[in-house]
Amino acid sequence: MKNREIAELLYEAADILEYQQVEWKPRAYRKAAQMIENLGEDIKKIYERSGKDGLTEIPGIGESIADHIAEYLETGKVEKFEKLKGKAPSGTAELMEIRGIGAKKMKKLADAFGIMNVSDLKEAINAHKLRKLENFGEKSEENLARAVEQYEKSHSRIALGKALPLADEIISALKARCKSARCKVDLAKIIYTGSLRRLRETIGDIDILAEAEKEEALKVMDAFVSLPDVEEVVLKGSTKSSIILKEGTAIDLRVVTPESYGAALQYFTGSKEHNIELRNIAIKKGYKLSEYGLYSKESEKQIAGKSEEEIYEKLGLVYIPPELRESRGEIKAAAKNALPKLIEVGDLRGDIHMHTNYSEGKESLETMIGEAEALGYEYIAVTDHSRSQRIASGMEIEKLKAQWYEIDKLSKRFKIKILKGSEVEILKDGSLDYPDEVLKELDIVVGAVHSGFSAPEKKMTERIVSAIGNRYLDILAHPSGRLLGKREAYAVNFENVFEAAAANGKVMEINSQPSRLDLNDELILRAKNFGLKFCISTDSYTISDLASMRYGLGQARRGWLEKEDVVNTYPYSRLKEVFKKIKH
DNA sequence: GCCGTTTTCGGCCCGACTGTTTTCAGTCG
Repeated sequence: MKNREIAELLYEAADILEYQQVEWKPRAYRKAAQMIENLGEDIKKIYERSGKDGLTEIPGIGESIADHIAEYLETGKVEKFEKLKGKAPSGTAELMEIRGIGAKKMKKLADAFGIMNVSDLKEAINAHKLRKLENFGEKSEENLARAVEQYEKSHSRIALGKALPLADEIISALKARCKSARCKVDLAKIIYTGSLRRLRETIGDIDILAEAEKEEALKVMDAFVSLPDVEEVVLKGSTKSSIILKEGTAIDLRVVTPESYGAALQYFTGSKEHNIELRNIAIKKGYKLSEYGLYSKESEKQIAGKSEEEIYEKLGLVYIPPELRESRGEIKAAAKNALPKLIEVGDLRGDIHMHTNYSEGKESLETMIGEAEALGYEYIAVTDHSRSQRIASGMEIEKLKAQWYEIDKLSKRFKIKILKGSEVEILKDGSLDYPDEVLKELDIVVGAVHSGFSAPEKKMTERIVSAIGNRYLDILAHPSGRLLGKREAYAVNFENVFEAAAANGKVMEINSQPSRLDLNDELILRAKNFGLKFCISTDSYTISDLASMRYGLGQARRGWLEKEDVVNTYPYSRLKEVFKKIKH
């Protein structure tokens, strides 16, 4: 899919134009890039179907950008952008990532010292050149030195699975400090906001919000900057402070008064694009929206601000859950009261992808079943690896049958329903790793690709589509194969995969492992357009993995899924019916 | 460069913090 490539191209052009001090155009380019990233459909398909007119129908894309996109799709490059490239430092993108450097300073540095990238910048800092520059001083040089260090340490985003527990930990430490320092704050209102609250798969930094009267705010800030493991206090004020932890994560804290708490929560939760849309609606209605509240433009009186709900309401919108706030059409839907009723954690009745020590899991069958029952599930599926997955102790048929025997025995002791399943390798030729007579005895067949990741797109697509054609396959596990921050998704044509899956009634997995989150939100949205059903599974190896359901659920919500879209919300009898139907 | 039940031209989100300034520009989110 070309969406990502084209968005990158536009972001790059925006950086260069901003460097050239061109006004407004960078914003227009970034907005267009953002829309393309969140399109949920292959832009190439749109262009092939409806030409340039199809492109200009996308909000933020007009005549000119549509031309550029068309040119890129036809020729593989954009002449105008090629010419732009020589007009800014080669390392523009990385320099922009240094905290404290924007377009203006970058230009100054390039003009004065020929600084083209981060390593040039580092040299200049070490030679103490910067402090001689107008409007720079010793302090700004020191700050940039630290910013470069920070960039080198960790300029990548943190996985949700790491950020969420870390945020929980920081917040409880902050609460404890506030309590012992007798700060007058409502502890229940210290919560995380930002992309973390939207449950994005990766987080740039952790944003925390607290509520306190003005005179108490500094006390909260003091508690915050004196937390253990603080490496650096980046800034500290009465409403906003910023720290960096020793392990490299940046954390912001904002403190607002009670009458602004809802507005601040709304504002800091973002996304930025969602907020800009909201503010424009506010302006049209004669209001002004900021992190302090919704105000009448004329009387400057506050109209809303205590809660998020009243802000959305006064703007003529139903409440929009944080996971949807990505400027993907949620505001239009909210205006028409047409938002999906998102799936909730209580809707899930079972976990249908997990491992035991029969293959590479760490716990016994009995332990996993016991824990799942303790979690209140109605059913689970045990899905150990099939025989070809040697590296993961894949099971020969005899061992699989021994597991069935044990499941039958345990079924008498536990109330929870236990489905006999397997995570069956989809072999290179698209066939499955057990013969049909074994597969047909299984309650659930979860098909997965674990090898040959670098195959060309056509080959991988054929492999998966062919497996989907097997009547005994029920679920396609971690369909893109990506490992967050480690391995890119394999090349595969998802249009073909989703089409085949829809035609054969197969279920798409949303794998909840923090390092997978696969399908991701964008692919979920696309798959839903094909009318597909999903399951949210943990792919657990230990009992503590069973709790990672929250991450997969988050992605499902970000993908606009409702209870009905997800088969493991169905009661046991209906679930069995779904998989039976697939086979006959 | 985009967009329009205020506009086809003239707008384009809004406020905090910092550093180097004597009143503000740059950056960030």
